[in-house]
Amino acid sequence: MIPYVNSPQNNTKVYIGIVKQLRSMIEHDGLKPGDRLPSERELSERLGVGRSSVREALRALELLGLIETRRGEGTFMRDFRGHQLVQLLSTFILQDKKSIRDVKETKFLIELDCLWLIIQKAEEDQLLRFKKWALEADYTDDDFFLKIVTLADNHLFLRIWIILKDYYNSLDLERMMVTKEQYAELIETLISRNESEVIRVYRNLRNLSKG
Amino acid sequence: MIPYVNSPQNNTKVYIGIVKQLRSMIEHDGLKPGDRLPSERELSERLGVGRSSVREALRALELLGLIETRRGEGTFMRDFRGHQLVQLLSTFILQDKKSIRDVKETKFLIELDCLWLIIQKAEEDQLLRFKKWALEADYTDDDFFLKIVTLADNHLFLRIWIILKDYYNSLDLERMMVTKEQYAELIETLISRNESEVIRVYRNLRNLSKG
DNA sequence: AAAAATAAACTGGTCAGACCACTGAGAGAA
DNA sequence: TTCTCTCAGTGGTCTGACCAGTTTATTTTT
Repeated sequence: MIPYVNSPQNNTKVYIGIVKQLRSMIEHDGLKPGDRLPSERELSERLGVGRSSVREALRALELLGLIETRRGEGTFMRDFRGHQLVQLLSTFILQDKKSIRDVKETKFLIELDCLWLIIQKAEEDQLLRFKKWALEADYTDDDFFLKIVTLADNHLFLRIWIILKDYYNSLDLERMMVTKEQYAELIETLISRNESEVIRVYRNLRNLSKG
Repeated sequence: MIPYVNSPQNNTKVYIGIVKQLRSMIEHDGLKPGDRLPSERELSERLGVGRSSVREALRALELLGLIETRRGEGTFMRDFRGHQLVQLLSTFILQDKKSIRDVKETKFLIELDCLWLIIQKAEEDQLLRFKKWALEADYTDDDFFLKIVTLADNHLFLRIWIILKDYYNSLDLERMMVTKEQYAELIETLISRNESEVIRVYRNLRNLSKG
């Protein structure tokens, strides 16, 4: 297929090239979670690189949680959702105050963005179904806002939010209590498409002062 | 120091053990960004494992953005405050649902978030310096908003925005013309800390209809 | 013929050793 | 002192070997 990992005078490391090749290979062949990747030896041959380089690439992807390897069987695509690395990173990253503040700030603002998007785009019946669920079901704050972010119908925000959520949870901050009434109130403001009210209710729910 | 990477009948892979060893090594020695780690050969010897295994661990950490390697020099701790993770996942995420609409939407909303953050946090003189620059210098839209996002003082947003910007540019959409006056007007509203005006001017600048 | 045991052919996991390309410090020359 | 230049050290890569599992094919036994 693609014989070269790197162009002739490319300085980038081989294993980086392999990661890229793998990515396009995954895309090209439409590999889905559970599917098997070519063996290390086959990749090594097909890409014209040493097996050790292939392994460096695979190990990196494995640590990221993107693939899974089973001795004697092979390497498989994995259903990844960012979990792996968040846990890993949190053990490494210095938990300096600014980082934590950035994570909180970003998560909150993206949630607010999603609320805004919902006001703009969501269908009436979607919101009504959401409301019904919120009143009846049992859920955590993450559950609730996952639905919010999903309703916002923006894949990018969804991905980013999930990562932030995981990281946020790993910080082990004090949880604020949110009552079912508050959630319901938020949904009401969404249904009424009242921008400023949404902001007010959300800030209140998150215990954020005006500023 | 610690001679064993894995306990005798531990099934976990060597490179995983090395990652853990490295972590405690970093913690124990109080290594900070910029500091050098032991060489691959030394680690190999100290931990009693093959160099290739050491490399698999290091490559994984490198892809995560936790360390940085320079040929001929060594391996160094990195300033990973901005969390490489977003960058990383983006290469996999952005391709899986290349929704152009999502990219635009996300970029714009994050820019708005940053404007809001500036209103909340930025110092007066920072804004005045920014204004001076905006009136005198030559710049592209990306230049201008890079400054915006930087002023917002949120590393996470900065990272995400840069990725989005690059991706956005690669989409090759029609560029909208923005006059220097519009940029200046935006800064004025920032200085006056007028939230609703900022939103209005920004939307106008981006040619966004109300909704 | 069916079932069980065995063998072969794969797969990932690891190691050792060999080069290469590059950097930096120290030895030596100017 | 200052400038080369050499050389030891470092990461980057490849090869080949062996181990330890899994799967498939083959042979043997029932």
